[in-house]
Amino acid sequence: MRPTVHDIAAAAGVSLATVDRVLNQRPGVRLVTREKVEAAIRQIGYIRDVAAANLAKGRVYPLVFIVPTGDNSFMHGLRFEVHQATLRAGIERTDIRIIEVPPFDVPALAAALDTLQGHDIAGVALVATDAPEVSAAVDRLVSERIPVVTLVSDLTDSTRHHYAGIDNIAAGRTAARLLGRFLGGRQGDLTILAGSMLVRDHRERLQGFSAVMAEEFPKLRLLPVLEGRDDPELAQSLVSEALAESQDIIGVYSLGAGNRGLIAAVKAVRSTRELTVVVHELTQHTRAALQDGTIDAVLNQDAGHEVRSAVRVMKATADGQAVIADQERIRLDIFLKDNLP
Amino acid sequence: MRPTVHDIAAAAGVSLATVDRVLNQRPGVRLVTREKVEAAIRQIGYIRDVAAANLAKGRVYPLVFIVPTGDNSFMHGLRFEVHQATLRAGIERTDIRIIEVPPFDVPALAAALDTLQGHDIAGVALVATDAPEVSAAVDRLVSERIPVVTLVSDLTDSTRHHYAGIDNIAAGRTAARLLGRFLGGRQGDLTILAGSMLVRDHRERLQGFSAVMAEEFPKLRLLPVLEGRDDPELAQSLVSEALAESQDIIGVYSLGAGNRGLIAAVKAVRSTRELTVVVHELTQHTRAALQDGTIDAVLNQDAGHEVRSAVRVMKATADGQAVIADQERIRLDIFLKDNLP
DNA sequence: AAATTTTTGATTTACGTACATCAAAAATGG
DNA sequence: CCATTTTTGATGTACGTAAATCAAAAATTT
Repeated sequence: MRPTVHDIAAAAGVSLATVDRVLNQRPGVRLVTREKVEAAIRQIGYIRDVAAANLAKGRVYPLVFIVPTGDNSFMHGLRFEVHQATLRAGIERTDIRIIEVPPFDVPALAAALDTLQGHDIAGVALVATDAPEVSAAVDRLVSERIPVVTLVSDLTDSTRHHYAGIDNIAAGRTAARLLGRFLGGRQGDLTILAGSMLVRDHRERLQGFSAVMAEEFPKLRLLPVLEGRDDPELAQSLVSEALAESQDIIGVYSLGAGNRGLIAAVKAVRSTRELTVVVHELTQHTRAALQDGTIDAVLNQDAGHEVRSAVRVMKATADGQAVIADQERIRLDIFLKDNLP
Repeated sequence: MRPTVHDIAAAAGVSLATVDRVLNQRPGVRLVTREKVEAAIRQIGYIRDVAAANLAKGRVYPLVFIVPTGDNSFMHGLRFEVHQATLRAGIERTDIRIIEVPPFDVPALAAALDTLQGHDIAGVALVATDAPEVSAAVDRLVSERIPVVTLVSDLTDSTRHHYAGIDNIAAGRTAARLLGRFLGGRQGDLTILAGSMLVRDHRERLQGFSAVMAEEFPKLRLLPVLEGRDDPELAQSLVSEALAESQDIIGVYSLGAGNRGLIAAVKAVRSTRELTVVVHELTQHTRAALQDGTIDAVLNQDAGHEVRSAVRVMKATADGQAVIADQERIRLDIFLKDNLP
């Protein structure tokens, strides 16, 4: 049987009340007594029974998720997963509120963060647009001892407690190697479709992609990045235009969302030219395109994992508890047509 | 506030004791009363507070992991992860026992399973060697209402409750496509190294690999499978021999363990010939080989995830509880040198 | 209708922790 | 050494559920 507070009391030769004062950092304990108790805790290897403690406290964790609006499939999926998390609220003792803000809108995001100040909140998760105003707003929350987790896209120079998302530089590098090797030594141009250079994840993917291309695939030339704002229609017109302009394009890398438009553009020219295509985010559209051969590989982050991880980290941080680091590492999924889930 | 047993009692117009009898399937409740209570439970949306219930029951979950001995890195890693799980035993209310059996030894595995009969066990996880004797022994445990989970390698025609491992057919297919596309239309032979055709995961990987090769890469010819018994030294001699015998070999697929030997064999001929190599299981050896270019891709299953998933599923099954299916799906990791964790 | 069995209610204790209250003891100041 | 402050102990209640006991009520059998 694992030791309880009673065992600590006995081992330290003090009363239960004193043990409680030490454990919950209540005042009124002499330093020598506190140290005696802490020594006993370490010595008998006491671990607080979090379930019992939460039961006694009647604790609930009021959490806030700030997610972008926008009708691309990825954000749709992310909002769905947050919604799923609300359905588990009862059993997880969470109370999740969802705030939607326009995508890439720095003032709106900063304002949304600032409304949370002073409230009784156990954690905030946000899809960050990487701007100093946002970092500053996050820092204000952190200084109020509110756990903050960035989701999907991280912040530069921020005091946020955790980032629940993939390593986007590695993702970009991986995309480059896949595209490069799949093209097998051919020479030609590549067109790159991003959402916005305002978000760190897109910038980092591009950075990783460019680095590997430059180092290892000198025969492939990168055309200027197209910014599709994760909007399917804009993406389609940009890509169609680029493909019409240059017949040397032999590969496409889409590092953002809005791939529905990209797929339409590629399909439109498919009968006349052969393109190797690597995109991000597995959605119903990219899945179908992977299966029918329009796309060659999909890099993915599992939004469900990210949301569940964010919840676990916020709860643990709120309690000053440790997490299984390895379990919270969000992995880059690579899907070929053969290993679709 | 979520409803409690008191609320059910009030809603159903019965006493707490009766609610308890219904909830815990104790005898002495008329059918009509039971139905009244069950209706109330559904109606007010009662969900049992598992933490409180476990506290009251003082429940611990005695779990058994049966893992193969053998000194290859993968099984080492797996045993390490099970050991890590034992360290979390306190907080997870588990009591994990580890039984080691010789690899690919059907009678030993069946015997180990049979010794568990009649004991008070909340769950058994085993790395299965796929044989009727093993399935039969598993079925005996299942018929005693003991939750059984296969780990890493599954059983054919078995009543086990769950399989905590990757889809190995998909893994084999993915390996084939990677190897095929990386070879970019070249013609030549491929050598395949397996551990043993006695385990289902190896058979399935081979099956998936062969299928895609036949369908989509007709220029690549598969040489007879080498069985290295997941033993590094045997693997090395088999692969060296094969490479010496045929100069047409341009690719290698290793679908089992013991890659230390394979890597040595490939390195030995590396100066004179170019090989594209895809292997399974990320270990310190395959990681280093991926980084130095000896290997082109590593397919991996995360042993830590598998073990943690197995524990969650056994506990949930023991309690007759549901799990988040998506969370328990073990994914195939694909590592290139760029996305190593 | 009485005797018997089955079903239901009322109540208590326990799990491990949190938190509050009040009294007692110890330390500190003058 | 007394008065004051600080520290410690003793005790009780609560969280939501499990599990047990005993009495009371209802249903069933004879």
